[in-house]
Amino acid sequence: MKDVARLAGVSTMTVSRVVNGEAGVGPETAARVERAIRGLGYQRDAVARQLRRKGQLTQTIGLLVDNVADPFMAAFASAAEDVARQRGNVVLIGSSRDDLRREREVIAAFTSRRVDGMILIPVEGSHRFLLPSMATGTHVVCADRRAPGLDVDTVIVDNRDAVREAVGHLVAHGHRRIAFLGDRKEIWTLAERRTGYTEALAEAGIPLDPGLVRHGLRVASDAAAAVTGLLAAPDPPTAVLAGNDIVAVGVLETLPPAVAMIAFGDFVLADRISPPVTVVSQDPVAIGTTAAHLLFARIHGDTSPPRTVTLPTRLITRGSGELPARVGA
Amino acid sequence: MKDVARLAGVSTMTVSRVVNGEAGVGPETAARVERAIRGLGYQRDAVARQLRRKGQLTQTIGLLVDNVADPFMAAFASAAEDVARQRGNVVLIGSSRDDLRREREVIAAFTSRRVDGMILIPVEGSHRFLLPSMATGTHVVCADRRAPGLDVDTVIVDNRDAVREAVGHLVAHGHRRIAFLGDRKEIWTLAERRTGYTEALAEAGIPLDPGLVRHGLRVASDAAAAVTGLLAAPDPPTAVLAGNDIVAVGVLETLPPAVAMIAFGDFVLADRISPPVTVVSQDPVAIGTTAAHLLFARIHGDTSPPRTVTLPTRLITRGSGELPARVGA
DNA sequence: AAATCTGCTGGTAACGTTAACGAAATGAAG
DNA sequence: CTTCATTTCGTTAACGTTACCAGCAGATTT
Repeated sequence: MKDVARLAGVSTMTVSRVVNGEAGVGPETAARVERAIRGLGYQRDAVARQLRRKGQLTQTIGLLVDNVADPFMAAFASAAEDVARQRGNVVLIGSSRDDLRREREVIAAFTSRRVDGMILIPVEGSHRFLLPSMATGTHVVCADRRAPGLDVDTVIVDNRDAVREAVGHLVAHGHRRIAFLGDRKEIWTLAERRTGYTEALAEAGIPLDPGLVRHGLRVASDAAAAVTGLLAAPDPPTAVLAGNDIVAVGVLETLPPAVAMIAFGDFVLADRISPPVTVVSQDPVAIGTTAAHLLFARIHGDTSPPRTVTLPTRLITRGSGELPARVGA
Repeated sequence: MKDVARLAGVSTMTVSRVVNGEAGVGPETAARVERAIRGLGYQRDAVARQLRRKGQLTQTIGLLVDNVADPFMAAFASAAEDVARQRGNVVLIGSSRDDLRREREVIAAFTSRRVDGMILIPVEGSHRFLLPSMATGTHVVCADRRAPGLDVDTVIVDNRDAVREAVGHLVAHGHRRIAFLGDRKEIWTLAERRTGYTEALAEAGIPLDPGLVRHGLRVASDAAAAVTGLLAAPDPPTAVLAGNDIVAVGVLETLPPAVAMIAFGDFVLADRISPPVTVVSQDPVAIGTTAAHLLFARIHGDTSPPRTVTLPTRLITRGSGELPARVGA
């Protein structure tokens, strides 16, 4: 900045004013300064600026997801980043990989860099360690999953109800042997979906068979193996509910076309498989956008009580969920 | 900090030393300082610290992709983030959306926050604006695409050769009317692939028909419409090469099963479509990991000449690329 | 006894920016 | 020709931290 000032023949104060587009600089001077800036490739130092303007925002938010490579999270992150950018913010991103210790590390890295706030897809476990940061003004919004014991804005879908509807749909098509395949049951969404499954069975008067429920399927191949196991057992399921998109892909690897299936979460090419896959679709972009808007509202002074936004899901019938139960299989 | 110093009856210098765990402080003094720190709830200000310790690392890198929601970029970003985290760094992420102005904004936001370095998937256009930052020690690595005129480490695949092989594969199966569908031809990878396509045709002695080349397909529906157009024309193609994964999905929406197809970039469920899709597979995780390793090597003092790492691709034959050309279509 | 060393501590000056104030130049109004 | 407002610009002093050097005991060496 001093170099720029010298080159333009002005004081650093004038340079500062030009850089920040403040009024009160002669147009001819401003032009000279801007020329010097371009000539030297000068850039304002956000760190020093931040130091001087205490109490101002860092224009940086944190975004913690489980795994960016997951299509759902990628779309979610992309949407949140879009909103942040429109507001002139940048996004620090981190993956928890479903590991509380790792999540805590990432969050510590966020807060030590003085993020104005963060959007979390929280892993299972207590998030009380966030309270000190929140007390000092770091805002937190949860998305996709609820963080028990953390009283913050939360954007979710009604996983339980959506699964209840999906299972009901299968029951209406004559199924009574319906399997549930999911990721680790400690994950909030999966627990909710599992509960919806249980409730739907109860409503239909179908006894819950624990042998039809498989949890802890982390990657597609886990799900594929689980399907093989289920079908090899006596009295195999006539329908399968895939608890998330990753499980769905694994299921599709080995599931015979005659077995009905509904997947939680839409995915590309779901309509090109045969039979086309019926899904419970949720909108990751809407979740990300909503969460970001809530966060920025908080950052800009919203102090109303934390609220939960529940976004809609939709059962998209494409064929695989409408297959009849084979009688006497 | 001054409050802490006063309460403990020492200088701020001593407080600083205690906070940073430096040697050379009497144990009794240190204990008194720590008591004062806890009593006042003092926390070191990372901003001021960063300002003072010039030339130190911020342990933050920037990651600029075209669009996080793209599966290729998501996997790439996830891999790069993994490496960064192992090294105790956090990642600032930004999307360029194939817009040079936006890219420049994001990069400016990165550098103003003093990232130690950044990994770019550069958009088309001059990146000379990066030179000043690079002169002041911000390291840059390009991935997936080359940035013309920017002499930095670059991790790519041999797009041209891979496509030449793929087109040759189609020719070997009797095709002479092969269409090329791609995103904007200004994108480096697409231009390379297009060149490979042209070269392969020349090698096979097939004249290039400009009517079989469609560019600027940004979303899946663009590609679908292009396919419809191509097939409606007289003397339609008997094979299609999809320039990237997004185009591939669009092509699959409308392409009749009898028309051969090869897609650049593998995608989930490619083997569940009928016919299963033959692809040129590249490894986004390897690209991200390699780029991150190169970047950290630079950050930690590697001053060797910039190098280009070319990672392998693989033609995965699944069926759609081995369909015969219909004689006399 | 003087000199040297070692361990601990404090003073001062930055880092790059901007808030607050003040000065000079210009023009308008009395 | 004052007087005052306005516009444009510069000076000074911070923001909270740490690098650098100096000081000052007490221990150890010469």
